[in-house]
Amino acid sequence: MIFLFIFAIMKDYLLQLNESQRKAVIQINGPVMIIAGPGSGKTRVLTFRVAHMISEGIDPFRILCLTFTNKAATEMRQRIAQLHHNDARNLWMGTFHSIFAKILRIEGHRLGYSSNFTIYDTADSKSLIKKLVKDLIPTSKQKLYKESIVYNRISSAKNKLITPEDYEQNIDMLNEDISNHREKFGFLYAAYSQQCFHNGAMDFDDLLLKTYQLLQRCPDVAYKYQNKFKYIMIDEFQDTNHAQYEIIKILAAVHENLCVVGDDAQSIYAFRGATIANILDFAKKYDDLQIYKLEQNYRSTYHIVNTANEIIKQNKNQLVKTIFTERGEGNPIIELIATTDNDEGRIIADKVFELKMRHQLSNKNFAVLYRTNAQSRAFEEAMRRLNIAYKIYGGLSFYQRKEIKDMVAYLRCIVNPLDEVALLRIINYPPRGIGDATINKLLVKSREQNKSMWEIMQQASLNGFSKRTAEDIETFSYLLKSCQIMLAEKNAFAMAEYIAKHSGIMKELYNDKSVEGVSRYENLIELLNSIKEFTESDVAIDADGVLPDDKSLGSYLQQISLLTDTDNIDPNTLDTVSLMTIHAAKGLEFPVVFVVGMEENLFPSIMSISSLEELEEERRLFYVAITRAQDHLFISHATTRYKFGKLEYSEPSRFIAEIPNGNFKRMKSDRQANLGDRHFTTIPSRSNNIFTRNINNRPKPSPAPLANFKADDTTRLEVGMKILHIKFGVGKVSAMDGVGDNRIAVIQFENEGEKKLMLKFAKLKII
DNA sequence: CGCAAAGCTTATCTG
DNA sequence: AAGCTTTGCG
Repeated sequence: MIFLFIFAIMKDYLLQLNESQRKAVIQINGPVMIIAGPGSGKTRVLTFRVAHMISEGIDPFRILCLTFTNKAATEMRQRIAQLHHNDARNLWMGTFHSIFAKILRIEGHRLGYSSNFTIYDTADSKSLIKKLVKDLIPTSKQKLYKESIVYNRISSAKNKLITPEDYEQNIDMLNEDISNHREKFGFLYAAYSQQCFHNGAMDFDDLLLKTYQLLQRCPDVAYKYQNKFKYIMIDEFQDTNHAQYEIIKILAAVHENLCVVGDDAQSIYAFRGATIANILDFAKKYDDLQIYKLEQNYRSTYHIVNTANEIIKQNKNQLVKTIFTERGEGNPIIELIATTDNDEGRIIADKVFELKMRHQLSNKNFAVLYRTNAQSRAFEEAMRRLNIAYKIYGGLSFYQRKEIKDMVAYLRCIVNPLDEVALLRIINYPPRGIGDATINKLLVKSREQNKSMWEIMQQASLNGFSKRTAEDIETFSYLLKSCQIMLAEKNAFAMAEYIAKHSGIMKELYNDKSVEGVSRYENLIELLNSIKEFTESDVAIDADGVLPDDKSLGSYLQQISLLTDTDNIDPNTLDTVSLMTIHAAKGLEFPVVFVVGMEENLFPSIMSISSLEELEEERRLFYVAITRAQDHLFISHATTRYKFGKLEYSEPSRFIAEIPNGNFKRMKSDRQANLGDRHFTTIPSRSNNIFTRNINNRPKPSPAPLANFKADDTTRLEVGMKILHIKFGVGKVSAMDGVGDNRIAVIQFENEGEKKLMLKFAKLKII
């Protein structure tokens, strides 16, 4: 009776949900955790939950919805807009980075930042670090401080909310640095932070760290947002890092209406600080927590779902959860074996062609998923050869191209002349007579007088430059200066057009008639067109941190700084085969999926195979890959592959062995026999080299493992000892490194050359 | 100072 | 294989 009554008054959208989905949607008060397996209707639950709140009379202005990627934010925003057209515009919905950037634009002056601060992308940060290393570290030690290593170290400190001051006090980090002979990390971190501040810039990690500091140091600001956001929802909670979690906790502290949605099995961002500890801590912190599990998979058929379950079972670190499907048995997973990376491309393209015919499918029903962006080339070439329309997502984004970064650097200099990274990028591009010697002199003067480089440039003649040089510098600074004056009255497009013409960039690219040069010129034009579009469009609800009617250059730069190429994945409007990394494919689904490059050292990546944690992350990544498929799943690998321009052997991924036999159709590799005829004549560019490759000269991998192999205890292993490895054969220890669990032996194998083995994992017999 | 050629490094994933 | 840096010369 009561149930009937409830159904009678139940809002019709609630009838579109299963029971656990519905419960999760209705429970809007208090802390809630939703564990959502792949294909379980997670986005649906999230959007309906917001819609439910709005129809319950909650002001959208008081709802905060945080996602991990722009892609997820855009999708959710569109879906909510469909349900609640007008109300949705006041919702605060976006990525962590974009929402925090929005808060920092408004409140950043409390920490000494101007509201037009620049956001550095990874390349900007690295170029600054590189320069600091050059200036501050003795030449002989510079190779220890590669910009990417320093950048990662700083990034991981920031994601743990460790400031430069904290760093100097942090025994763990200092000890780690000392044992790596990199004791200057802390010093570089401090120098980098200081320089960013002087430049009026924040990097991606600062958007988190500075937001945290802001809320910590300014209780009134914290109070303001704590009260504003009565309801908070976090998507992909398993991917949040420590900094993000701490900020969320502060924001939710007053109302505690916090809902997190995630799936520990799909956590694939630990490499940048995400931690499962957040999920565990969450359950501990809120004892009135309501937990809902969404385990029904609406996406895939049985063979796929069962494989996914069996794969993830291999991981030790996981919350137990089993997904199920009612979609029927479906097709078993099929293995494809190729001889080379190019061959793999052709096999997949052939298969796409065949399936399109056989099952009446269109291009957009197919996805090729790979571990690294570098793998895309072979598939691209193969698809093109068969005239199959494809699109590559990710990779070098439009905004990372040199010509675009150059142009954007000009725009950034106009809006924020303190931005030394941008200034150095364009000061002599196109060449205008300001060479290295002059630039160094400018920098020295600026440090001596404690003024920005920009200030020194404007008074070049007073700073002891030759007449000719001073003129060159002043001509350039006059150009920027005049643009700054125009800034107040001209829109972004007018500014960009002016600078493209007067800086010489446009002419420089136009005069380059090479193939690449023409494409660079076209890209510049495309950028200008997109800026024009920006100034003419009605930005309504889909641009965080931007006032709808603000068409200024500053507003434009803010909008693009957090954009990436993967944002615009809309496989439904274009009929193309999708090529992308598995990371980029998260959240998407396709009727036919090819997971390619399933080889040891590629997937799992060579970077991850020495630690259990990282290996488990690779396995979760495989889980994500598998669960993208709705009906057909193919797994492919090649026996040889080019790496760094060299042909190398590759063995099938260990993950293939983990696929249950009952769900898997292994393919006989009859292609091996054909090596040389069909394949190599179709690809002339490489077939020329066939006889110079040393395939046959190379020592073949050792024969099958010895059945009675028994590993010795390696704690007493030392330099000079001879050992036997189950796969690599006989070798001699040439060096040892590390202590305890991290001990590494460098071994010269008779047939395999030098290998570095982690003793924790390596199975060795001492002989 | 600017240019071209030679040499060196690099390729995990992302906002 | 490709991009970036260093080197050597006019």
